[in-house]
Amino acid sequence: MSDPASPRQRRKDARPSELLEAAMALFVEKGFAATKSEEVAARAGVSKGTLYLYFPSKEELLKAVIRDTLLADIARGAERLAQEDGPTGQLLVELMTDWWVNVYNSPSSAIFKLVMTEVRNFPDIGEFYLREVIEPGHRLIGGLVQRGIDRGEFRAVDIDGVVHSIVLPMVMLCLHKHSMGACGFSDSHMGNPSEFIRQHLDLILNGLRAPRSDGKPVL
Amino acid sequence: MSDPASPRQRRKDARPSELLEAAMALFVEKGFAATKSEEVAARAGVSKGTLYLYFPSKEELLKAVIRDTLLADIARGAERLAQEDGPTGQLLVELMTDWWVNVYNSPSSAIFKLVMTEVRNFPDIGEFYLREVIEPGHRLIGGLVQRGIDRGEFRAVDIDGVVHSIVLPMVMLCLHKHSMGACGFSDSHMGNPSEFIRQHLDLILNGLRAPRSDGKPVL
Amino acid sequence: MSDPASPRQRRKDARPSELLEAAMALFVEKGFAATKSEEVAARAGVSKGTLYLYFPSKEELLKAVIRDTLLADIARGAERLAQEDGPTGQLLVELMTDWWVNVYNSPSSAIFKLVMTEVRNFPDIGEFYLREVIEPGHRLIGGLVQRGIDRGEFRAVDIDGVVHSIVLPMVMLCLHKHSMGACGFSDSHMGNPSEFIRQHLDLILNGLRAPRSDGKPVL
Amino acid sequence: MSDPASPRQRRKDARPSELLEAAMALFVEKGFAATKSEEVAARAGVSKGTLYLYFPSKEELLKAVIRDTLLADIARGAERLAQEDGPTGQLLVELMTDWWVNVYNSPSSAIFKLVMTEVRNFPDIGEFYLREVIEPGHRLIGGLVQRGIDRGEFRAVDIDGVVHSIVLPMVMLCLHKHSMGACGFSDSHMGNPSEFIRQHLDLILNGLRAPRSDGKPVL
DNA sequence: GATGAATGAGACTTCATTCAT
DNA sequence: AATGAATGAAGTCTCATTCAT
Repeated sequence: MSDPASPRQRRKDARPSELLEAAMALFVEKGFAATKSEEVAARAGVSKGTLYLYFPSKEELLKAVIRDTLLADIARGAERLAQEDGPTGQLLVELMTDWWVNVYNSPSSAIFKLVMTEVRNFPDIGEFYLREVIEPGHRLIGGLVQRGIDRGEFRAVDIDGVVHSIVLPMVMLCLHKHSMGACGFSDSHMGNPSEFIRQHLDLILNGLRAPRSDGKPVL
Repeated sequence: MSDPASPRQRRKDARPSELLEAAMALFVEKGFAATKSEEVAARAGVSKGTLYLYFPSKEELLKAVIRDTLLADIARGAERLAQEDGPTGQLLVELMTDWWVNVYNSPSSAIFKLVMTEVRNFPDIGEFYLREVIEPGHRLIGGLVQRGIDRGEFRAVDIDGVVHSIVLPMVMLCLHKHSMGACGFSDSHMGNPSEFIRQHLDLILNGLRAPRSDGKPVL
Repeated sequence: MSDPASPRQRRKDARPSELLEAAMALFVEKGFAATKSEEVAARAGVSKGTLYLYFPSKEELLKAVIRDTLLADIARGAERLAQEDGPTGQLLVELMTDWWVNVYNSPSSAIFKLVMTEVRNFPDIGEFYLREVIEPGHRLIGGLVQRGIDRGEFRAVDIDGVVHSIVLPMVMLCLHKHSMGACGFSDSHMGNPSEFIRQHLDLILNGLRAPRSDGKPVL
Repeated sequence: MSDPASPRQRRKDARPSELLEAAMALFVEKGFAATKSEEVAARAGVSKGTLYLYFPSKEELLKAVIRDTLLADIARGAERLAQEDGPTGQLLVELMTDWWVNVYNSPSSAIFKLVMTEVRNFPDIGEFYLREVIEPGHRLIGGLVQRGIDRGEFRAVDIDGVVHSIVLPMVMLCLHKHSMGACGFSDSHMGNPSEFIRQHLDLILNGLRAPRSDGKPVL
């Protein structure tokens, strides 16, 4: 009865993702509580009522935003695991710059901020995020660091700590992008994240490098 | 009745800071928009009306929270500048662990989250924060790194980038503390920040160390 | 395609009454204001839009429900007037139990409740109902009572009052059926209306019986 | 701190009952769903917001209306039980005319309609009403009928049936008052309820009267 | 004819702010 | 100074009605 390609149908199929996109932009910009559902609808080019045809409440819309946006990048991250061999440091640099610059430029970076902002009001979100994003990502990178140590490429260090040293600045860059950065407040380097990521990894890897036999202590 | 030391007077003098404290806790926890002014009053043990005796609006309360809370830690940070001599690496480690652990445990860490969360709705905040907190802090650390390079203790690196590599994880720890961390979601190391800070600085300093004469490149 | 007996045609002809039936059930159950037009459509097995093909608005639907449902029972009641002769009491009992038990079990009983519920919002309904239902019914029964008096079978009583004494409990039974009764709240006798009607008429007729010559007053 | 007789305090104490009264009038007139909370507030002379200071939701307001309004009349009915002796018929007439005319003229009569109208949407209401109003009332009257039978004043009849024959027309009068009656549609007797009640009881009592020894059957 | 996506007026409810006490 | 009752603008959500398909 409804030609699947009718303009009506096409609109309908696109609606949810149009609404999700609009909602994400606004939730990230203004916060969940400060965003009016009518604004979301307006940004998606529909009326108030239409929003509620697709999502039963503003809160469900928030959860859908988070779930849907992450799924893509979660999947992408996992693929990288199937990386071929080579010096671990190089692999790490490639993986991180490539993957992370993607994340930074993708909607996922906005989700980082959103999760940070809203966890305390919606703890489910945090639970989901930890399980689906943080832990897999941590394991992925931690595995590489471990490999470097096993192969004698890296010093024996605390894996979890190194993973944080590597990752937290990158996460922070994402948060910055959607907070201070989005207001045009940007201290120097914040403006060129991929350059910073390269430098940062260079510094970290230098720090990880296995000491020479005669190695003097750092401090 | 107006003896400045009468309990009543003391109460009255304490009001603003009690209200600020209550407001900060709630703004950080739930966000500005989701916090009701009555809640703030209740948490400070006064009535709704009293809040408006001290602050003309909820928005002014927010700004006061941010201004007032930061002033203390800004001052403290500045003092460290008057640090005496010694190997730069050691100085850096001492300065950062000491100062930062303090920040992490002080209300300032909460303000980081609050600023991040609310800049886009209240850009003045961001402007103030950048000028009073970020830039001075950045200069402080950047100065130390520069000194290390000048003295031949560190490699010649991009100063701003290193400052970010050093600082961003620490900032991120603060944000975590008041978002995921406050919900009990904590991956491994997040639980012991001062230990992480020590490890992190160790790694960075190792990476900064001036290469030996025969220095092979890291990658 | 327009064969009047084609299944499609039959469907179409039945639509209005299917919709009316669905509407009545829901209006009686939940009240007019609390019933959604989509529910009516769904219960009739059609879509929202179709409802508006047959009735221009929810309010017109209500009026149609009331008009249409009553016409049948109004007609039936009138037929009884053409009753043959016999003792008036017996006639009254037969007429009332037969007719009323029918009414009680027919959709008309639901309409009683609906009219009661909605008159004040839609006074036309009340006017129609009074003219077409209440007054004819009252005259029908009043005529019988009058006949009984004329023939010396009944005491000389106030006709209108007796009609009410006879009829109101029966009306009340109808209302009960669609309010408390429909919720499973039922005091004793409410459960068996035809038995009650018999007893009630017996009591009333006993009260109407012309007194003996030596008649002592009741009180 | 607040003088208990201050105008402010006095208003505050009166608010709930003013709101309840306004709500009852409107709920009875238009039905619960069709009454806007703002109308209730306006009729009570306050603003929308104030209503919600005293009742957490429109639904709770409805329940409060029913509970509160009935309590008075429930209590009054119970007192009558402590009636002194005398011929049962006379007692019944006095009790019913007195009590019922009061009920008819009190807000309770409105509640009858409200309960009837809303039970199916709010079953708790029906449960409460059955337990607190219908059953006690039924027992009260049933007890009197039983006494009449025991003393040989009345025929041996089905008690519950008689109670209904007595009471249902009176209840119906109440419903009428707030439905058709309130619209000015009134068939003859409906206009003078206390006169009708007298006549009705007279008829019923005549029907209840114990038959003479030579008693011929009614039919 | 039939559908159901879309609309937007309007309902319920909240909450920042005021002000009489 | 302190209170908390009152307000009403504003937000979330619903639903009668329309109209493109």
